[in-house]
Formats: sequence, structure tokens, C-alpha cells
Amino acid sequence: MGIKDLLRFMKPHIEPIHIKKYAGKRVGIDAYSWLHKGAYSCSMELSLNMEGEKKLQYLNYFMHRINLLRHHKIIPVVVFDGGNIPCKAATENERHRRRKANRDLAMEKLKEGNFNAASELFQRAVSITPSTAHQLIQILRSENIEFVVSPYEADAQLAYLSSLEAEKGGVVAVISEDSDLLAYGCPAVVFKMDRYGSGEEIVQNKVFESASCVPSFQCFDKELFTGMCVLAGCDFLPSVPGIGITKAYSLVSKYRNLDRVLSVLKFEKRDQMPGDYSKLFREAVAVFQHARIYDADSKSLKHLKPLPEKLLQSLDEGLDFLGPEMPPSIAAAIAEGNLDPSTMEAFYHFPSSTTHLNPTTKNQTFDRFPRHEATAISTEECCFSVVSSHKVRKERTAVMGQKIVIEESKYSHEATELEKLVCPLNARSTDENETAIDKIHLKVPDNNPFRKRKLVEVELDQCENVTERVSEVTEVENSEILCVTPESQESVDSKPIIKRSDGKMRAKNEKLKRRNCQSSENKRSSILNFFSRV
DNA sequence: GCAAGGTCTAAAT
DNA sequence: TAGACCTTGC
Repeated sequence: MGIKDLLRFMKPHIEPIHIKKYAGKRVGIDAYSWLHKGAYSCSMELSLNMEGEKKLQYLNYFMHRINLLRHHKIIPVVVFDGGNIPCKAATENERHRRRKANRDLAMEKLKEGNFNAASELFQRAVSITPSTAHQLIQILRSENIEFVVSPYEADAQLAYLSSLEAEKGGVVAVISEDSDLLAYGCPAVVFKMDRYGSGEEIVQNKVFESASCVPSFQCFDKELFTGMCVLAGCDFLPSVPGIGITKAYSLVSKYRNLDRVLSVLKFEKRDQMPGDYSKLFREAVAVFQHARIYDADSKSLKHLKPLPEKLLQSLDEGLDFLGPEMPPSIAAAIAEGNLDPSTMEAFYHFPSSTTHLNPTTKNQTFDRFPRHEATAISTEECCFSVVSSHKVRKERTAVMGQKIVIEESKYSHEATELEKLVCPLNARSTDENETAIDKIHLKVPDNNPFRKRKLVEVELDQCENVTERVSEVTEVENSEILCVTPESQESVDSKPIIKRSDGKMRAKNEKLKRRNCQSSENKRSSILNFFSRV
């Protein structure tokens, strides 16, 4: 992922920072990097699409970080990945293949009764689907947090936002784990932000201006830097054998012209260099410079940087390598989170009153962007529902007679059985004939754990006496509390003080913890029993 | 000295 | 899985 060895190479230019330096500013967030991290804690539940609260734990993780930013008066702008661009297909296919292999293996281990091995493999198999992301979008909406779904790469969208003024929706920095952001020319990127807000920052201007740091980039500009990144190997194009980040840097700083670097490479690497490398190299550089992004102002697709006439002429096969063009209505529907960017299907959405529901219009597939329908989706006032239950998906497929969107349906039977075993009785529907719509509708009001938490925070604020430093998450009624108090900001080592009530609550928490441990153990034995029976 | 490949570890709770 | 670190071979 990202540019090979770039962060290691850039180490002298990395500065440790705390996120509070961006107080009062707008900061972009690469949603998928936090979604992936959050998904580790519930990878099996996500992979098997099991019912229950645990599956939504990744939302807790994400929102904890959002709340941390908000506590420091930072305005978060969350950016999601959209569709894949053609030149990333090889990388994506490989990732998909590996995840699938891990998931198949995990299922085998589970059937063998090897719970630990299965659990580890599920962590490797975890995949963030558009519908997983859509659950988060639903919460972001209800919490009034700005978000945008990029038409293609989130990195490109973040780079675009970084180039705008705050008044026009711009951000001053981006939080991500992906070194691609540097190749896209993001002016400031914060990597490895931890749960307390500490991270490592790279500021582009400082990189280009620093005279003392080695490697020096004083003779570089944005284009040369991007060229160096592509030469070292990126998701769009592997490097020529024998070329790593150090060689790439040497070549670019020596010749200071990407065409000249290509000529030298062609001469030096003759046999090892693929015949079409020069073409693919130019395309990869063009993706980093001119990717298609969504412009919220005009509500249409734009290029990260306008395409110069010279480049347009040199690209014989058009601009499809940047991802296909799409009409503004579709781009807007994707950006606003109403249309799945990879399947072009509308997410389930309901008007404010569910009495207007018409099941026949709930799940439209938009083949090649019918403009009028997409416009209706993008502008209609709606509240999002949850597309998460495999039961719902099964029914959805059966009712609509359309393609199965969620591939993991392969395991839906096993998941259903598992779910019966591991979910508490009161968390399951007792009415087997309950319709899919009822199930979805029932989920909507309870789906935002942060609403619940707010109530608890108020209760806690009313408790006068006890403020105590604790390092673990406090749980009340199975909902995580992480209320970072104002005074915590000044605490030692920037570690937040988590405010909680007195010993009574602590006793309750410990009881809950014991119960959770017990339920985890029960869950394990239930699964093992299930597989010993089948 | 460098690229490339291997191994280890943290990521979440 | 991806990054960090180490070893090997050119």
C-alpha cells in the first residue's frame, strides 16, 4: 500500500506533533484507514455478517477518534474511497484474492474448532465494503459531521480539499496512514495518529525548503517528487527491478527531469524494463496530478489539477485510466453517500415517513447512470437505513431478483446459525416472519451508539465528586464511554483523563467486564459446539 | 550501499 | 495486513 519505503526514507522530515495544533481548523480524514483499524476488533463479526452490537464496534473506534478531534476544537471532514481506477485493478484484485483465501481458511479453522486460528485469519480477511462505510455515514450525518465520498481515490479528494481555502470547504491537513497522500501533493499529512492525538507530521513546504535534512529536496518540485514516488513503486505501477526509493531519489535529483530519467532508465535497464513502462509511468504520474475528484461547489467531477493541452495530446487512449467520466447527478449521489460507488446501486433510504415506502423502488441498480433517477436520489430528503443483516440481504436479493451485492452471502447460512448461537436471545427477533423492512426500520433509531453516550455523558457530568485517571475504556450498559474531559487536555503526556462516576459505577463496570469475558467464553464454546454438530 | 525478500509485530478489545 | 527491522546477495 502506498509508496514503497517512502515513510522510512522521509524519516528525517517527520516531526512528532499533537493534533491539538490544528485547533479551530478543518482537518481531512482518510476514512478507510480508521475503518480498517477499527474493524480488527470485530473482524469475525464483520466477515460472518453476524447480528449484534459487537459487529458495530468499528464505529465506536471511529467515533472515539472523531470525538477526540472535536474535543480539541478541530473540524473533521471525513473522506471515503469511491470506485477503483483501472490502473489500480491489479493491486485491488490481489488484495481481494488474499482476503478471500484468508476467509476461506478461517471458515475451515472454525469448522475444525480452532477458534484462535480462525480469529486471526478473520483479521486478515476483514474488508471494508461500501455498506460497512455506509453505516458510518449514517452516524456522521446524525452527528452533523462533514463527509464526502470520493468518486475514485479518497487520497485524491483529500489532496483536492487541501488545495482549497477553508471558506470553500478546504482542509489544512490530512490524517491518514497512506503515504500516497505525499505523492498527491498534500501540503500537510499526519501519520500514525494514536488514540490520544499524538502523531507524526510531514509538511511539504518544509520538505522542499529544508537545507539541513538529508535527503534534501531543495531541487525538487511537486512533479519531481511525484515522479520519484512512482519510480519507487506505487499501487498503480510496480517499480523497475533494481529501483527502490533510494535509486529513484538519486535519479530524479540528478536529472531533475522525468523524461530524462525515463531515457536513462531505458538505457540502463534495457531488458528488465517492460516495453510499456514509459507510458504506464506517465499515466501513473498523471493520476497523482490530475485524478478525478468531486467538486462540491459545482456538484460535479473535476480534475485535481486541470489537464494541460500538451498532456491531453500525448495521451492517445483518452483519460479512462483516471476512471470513467460520470454525469454530475451520479457524482453528487456518490459524494453524498446515496449511491454505492462500486455497484452503482442506491443504498436503502427511506423518506422521513416510512408509510411512503414502496418496496419496488427501494433497490434500483443504475446501469450506466440514468440521470433522472440519480438526481432523485441525490436530492431527496432521506434518512439512511442499515444494510447490514445478511437476512435482509437474502430477502433483498430474492425480492428484487437482482444480482447479489454482498459476496459473503456464501456463508450466510453458517452465519445465521452462528448468530443464533452467539447472540443474546433478547437481541434477536422472535418473529421469524418479520419482514426485511421491519427489521431495517427497527434498527434505525438505535443505531447510533454516540447518541446513547451523550446521554451518559450528561449523567456523568452531574456526578460531582469523582474524577479519576483511568487508562481503560469504561462501559455502561454495554455502550462505551469515552468522554474526554476539558481538564484532560492538560494532563501529563497528553493522556486523556476519562471521567467516570464513583465506585458504584466501577463495581457495575467490573461486573459487566466479567459478564463480557463470560459471554466471550460462552460464544467460543457455542461456536465450537455448533461446528461439532455439523 | 542498495534492493529485495524474509520475519516479526502491532493494529482492536 | 502493513510497517519495521533484519539478512542476503548483487
